[in-house]
Order: sequence, then structure tokens, then C-alpha cells
Amino acid sequence: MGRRTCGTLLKIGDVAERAGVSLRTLRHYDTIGLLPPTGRSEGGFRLYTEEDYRRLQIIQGMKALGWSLEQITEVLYTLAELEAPQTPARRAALLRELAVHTTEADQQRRRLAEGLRRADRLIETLQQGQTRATEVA
Amino acid sequence: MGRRTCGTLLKIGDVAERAGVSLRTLRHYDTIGLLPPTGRSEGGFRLYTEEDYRRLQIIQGMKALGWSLEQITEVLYTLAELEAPQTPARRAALLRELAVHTTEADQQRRRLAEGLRRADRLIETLQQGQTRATEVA
DNA sequence: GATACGCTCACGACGCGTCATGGTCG
DNA sequence: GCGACCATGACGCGTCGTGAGCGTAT
Repeated sequence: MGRRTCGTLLKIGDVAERAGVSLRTLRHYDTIGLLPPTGRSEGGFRLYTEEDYRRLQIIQGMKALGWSLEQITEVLYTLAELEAPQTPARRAALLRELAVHTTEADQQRRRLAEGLRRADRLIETLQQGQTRATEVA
Repeated sequence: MGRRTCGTLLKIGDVAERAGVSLRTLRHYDTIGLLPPTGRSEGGFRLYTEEDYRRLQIIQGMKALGWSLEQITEVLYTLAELEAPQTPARRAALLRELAVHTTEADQQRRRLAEGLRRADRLIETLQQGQTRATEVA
């Protein structure tokens, strides 16, 4: 029946299409431990859950901010570990890590805003180039 | 007399320091034809002019927008050629190219804006992670 | 058994960082 | 001729794209 996979499990192609990424990317994320599929079929096919898919969406968001896959891996592990109860010392350490990442995100935000201004200037320049050249003609 | 180079010519290190890029980067830009130094010394040292330096600044701006060095090379050549008078046919072709690049710049602008929204959401997520974890403590 | 879908290598592109080794300038 | 500066060449890295060659699901 087309694309529907058994139960709630998604094959790599389903996830790829939904999220708009390549199969290659998903395999890469698997090999580096960033997004290992929850399961595998008998024949070795990667099987993803809805939860995996949500994780991918978060990854995409962070990637769009220019974070490296390694950084993203760290943050996700930190957040995951914060969910589970830990010793107070451990919790404090995790919170400190998280604070660092938040600061990084803030800086990234500023860089993006700066880039936006730059983009506007560039577009202006290009359009000037066009109009000037057109006027001469 | 430190860093001052003969006349108005700058050595690679001077340019690198002023622009905040590495020597390697400048050599790379040379080898790919993006920013060839105007001259060379007898011994083979790269010699840059102020004009070269201005070109580098433009390059840095476009790079910050996520353009590939190849794209930048194209745009710069197109703009340079538009300055000089050409046949009307050539001019028209250049204008068409320029229009393509303008469109790309527009798309880039949109991507940056989208990234900014994503950044805000991510920062929120991270801060929520912090406050939630802090409240539990 | 055809067809779509998946698997694992393995090589390539981009934008440099990073040696290693040796030449140039003041 | 010393020390700061520069040259080329080669390899490496991160993040995939792009096959090749072969197995799996329906």
C-alpha cells in the first residue's frame, strides 16, 4: 500500500521524504551516533520511530543555525540526560553546559541578524549594478 | 620600521592581519583565481594593492552570506566586466547573469530570516530546559 | 520475478588548517 | 648573516553528494 510502513515504524526513505533530507544524510547521522534509528528490520533496514523524526527536526533547526554535528550531538545528549534524575552535582554540571550552549546560540543569533543586514546591502549593490547598466544602454 | 611595506604595496601578512583572515586563506583565494595579488616581488612574494584589499572585503561580505567561493568569483567577474563597455549582446548576457545572482541573494536572505526565527525558537528551548531543571532542583 | 527500496563501501568536493621543507627580505 | 617573513606541496577534516554493486520487500 504505497508508503505506509508496518505499525508506526518508518523506513529511511519515509523519514527522508518527510524531513526533506537525503538518505545519505540519515545514514551519516546514524554512523556518527547523532540519530541512530530505534530499530532494524530482519534484513537490516533502518527503522525509525516518530520520536526519531522529532529528534531529526530539532537537528535540522540547529544545523540551520550553523552548529556542527558534533555540537548538536553534545547538546542533545545534555538535554536527554537532564530529563532523567541525577545527582545534584551532575545536574549542576549539565546546567552549566547548557548555559554555554545557550550563550553560543545567542551569539549565533546575532551573527544571523548581521548577515541579514549584509544580505540587504548586497542585494542593493546587485540591483544598482543592474539599473546602472540598464540606464547606460 | 615594523610592518610598513615599500610604497603602497602590502605583503600577504599585512593583508591577513588587516582583514582578519589567515595566510592560508589568501593563498587559497589566489590559487582559485578569486583574489590574485596584483604583483609579485623578485623573490616571489605576493604583493597586494589597496584595491585588492577592498576586493577582499567584498568577498568577506559575500562569504558571510553563505555564498560559495565559486559563486563569488562569478559575481565579481560579472560586475567587473559590466564596468567596461561591451557589445550590447554581451551586456545583455551579463545582465541576465546578474539577475540570476540577485535572485540567489534574495533566496539567501529568506533563508537567513528563517534561520533567525529558528534561532529564537532554539534559544527558547534551551532556556526552558534550564528553568525547568532549575525549578525541579 | 519485476520493481522499488534498502544495504555497505569508497571516492570526490569545498574551504581551508596544518605540517614539512626551504627560499627571501631588511 | 640573523630573524622575521614568505613560498610551495601534500595530507587531513567535516558534511555530505554520488555512484557501484548487491541484498530485501511486495
